[in-house]
Amino acid sequence: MTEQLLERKSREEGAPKRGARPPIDKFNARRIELAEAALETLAEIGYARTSLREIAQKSEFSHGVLHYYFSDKFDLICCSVRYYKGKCVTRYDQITSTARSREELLDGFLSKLGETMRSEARMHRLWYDLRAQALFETAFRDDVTAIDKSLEDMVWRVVSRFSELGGKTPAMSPESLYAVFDGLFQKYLLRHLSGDAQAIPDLQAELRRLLPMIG
Amino acid sequence: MTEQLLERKSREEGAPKRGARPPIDKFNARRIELAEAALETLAEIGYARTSLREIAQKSEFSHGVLHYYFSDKFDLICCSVRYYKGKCVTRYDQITSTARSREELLDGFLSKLGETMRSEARMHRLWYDLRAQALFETAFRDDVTAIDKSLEDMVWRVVSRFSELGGKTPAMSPESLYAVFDGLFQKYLLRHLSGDAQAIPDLQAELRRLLPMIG
DNA sequence: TATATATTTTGACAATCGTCCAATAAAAAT
DNA sequence: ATTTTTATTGGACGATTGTCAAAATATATA
Repeated sequence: MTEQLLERKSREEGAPKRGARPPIDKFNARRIELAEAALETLAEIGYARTSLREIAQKSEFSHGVLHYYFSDKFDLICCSVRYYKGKCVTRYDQITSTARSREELLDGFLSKLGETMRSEARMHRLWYDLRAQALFETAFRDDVTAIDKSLEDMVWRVVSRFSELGGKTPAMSPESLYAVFDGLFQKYLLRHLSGDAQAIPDLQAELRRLLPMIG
Repeated sequence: MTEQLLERKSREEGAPKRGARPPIDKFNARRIELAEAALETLAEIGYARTSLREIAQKSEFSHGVLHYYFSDKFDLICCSVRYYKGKCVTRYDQITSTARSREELLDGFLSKLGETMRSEARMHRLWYDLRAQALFETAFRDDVTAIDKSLEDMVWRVVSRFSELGGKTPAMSPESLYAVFDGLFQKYLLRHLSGDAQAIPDLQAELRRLLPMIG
């Protein structure tokens, strides 16, 4: 399923022409494996300090293999970013579609939100890091913009459903709604990573106050 | 005036004991000069690619001098971050205190906002970069948190004054307010840097719609 | 002016970086 | 079983990194 998230650009040029038949996507499977190691590294030490050798060390291969599956470091990281996208955007869809009241949706959403920040804080800071890199590196911009849009849509599905359950309609535009969620999440993520045990409950309390006002 | 923004930690240990008398702060003045070169470099190529030699090249000194004024690379960048703070937080105070109507405040604020994004886009992306680095580097967290708070206060001064001029009070908490401004600004900054000429007017239009609803 | 101190330059260092390549191993094809 | 192709290794390269110290210069003190 996840294979679809990875492009096959690297086959066009330079990469080995593979027999078109049997393990047609063993190649892509390994690309994913290496992309996952790259994500792990990026989430742990950040973009600035991530090197190819560090990535290889997180995988079960040596550093030389990276240039067999990717044309360069950039290709690898872009591939990782695209792969990352699929792991985020459907996080709250289950709750959104099953909740039968505003309270149930709100509780489920906040619960999932807190759980996510607690268990995947490193992946989240990776996202903010990559988005900042896109402000400098042209090659990241399209992917980052696309992911941002996906997240905006995700927030919109939650909030508009929340409004719907109250017979209302959201009081803010989709982009402003995403902006406030994203901004709050980033702020409390920093507090959480700084060891503040109150960060997650405080974020949940803030959103519990906020949501009824805007949806 | 700006000298106050720089600490003198580096004098404590390792740094040369200077005659306590005449050019008591020629030392700090040079620190500022180098911190400005560092900011220039960070804004241009980002944290990940910023090296001490690049910074020195932006100044009128050679790379070796950096270790005369700073204990290490970290000390230099932290110093730059603190210095950066002073250049941001009073940007809208003039407008806030002189505007005599909601329309005047709104127009002035949006105008200044657009002008800022147009002329200082590089400095703004530097901020988002550094804030992301704080998610990984402990040493940045206190400074980043303090700057974030200053920006939150700044936004609050604008919005609460806007409400006041309408005989109202803001409909959102200071942190949520800042979150939505910050999130929108970051999003449109990326669009602006990507060459989208509509980014700034679109941001202004979005805020013009948003502000009357929340203040 | 002579001496001492403060500042700056320059070059070196060990480490690490992305990249590439010859070799080797594994797998597939014949 | 043999050949051909695919996959992986590990070392080498040139460039760049942060750091440091000796040498050279500038400035202040006597």
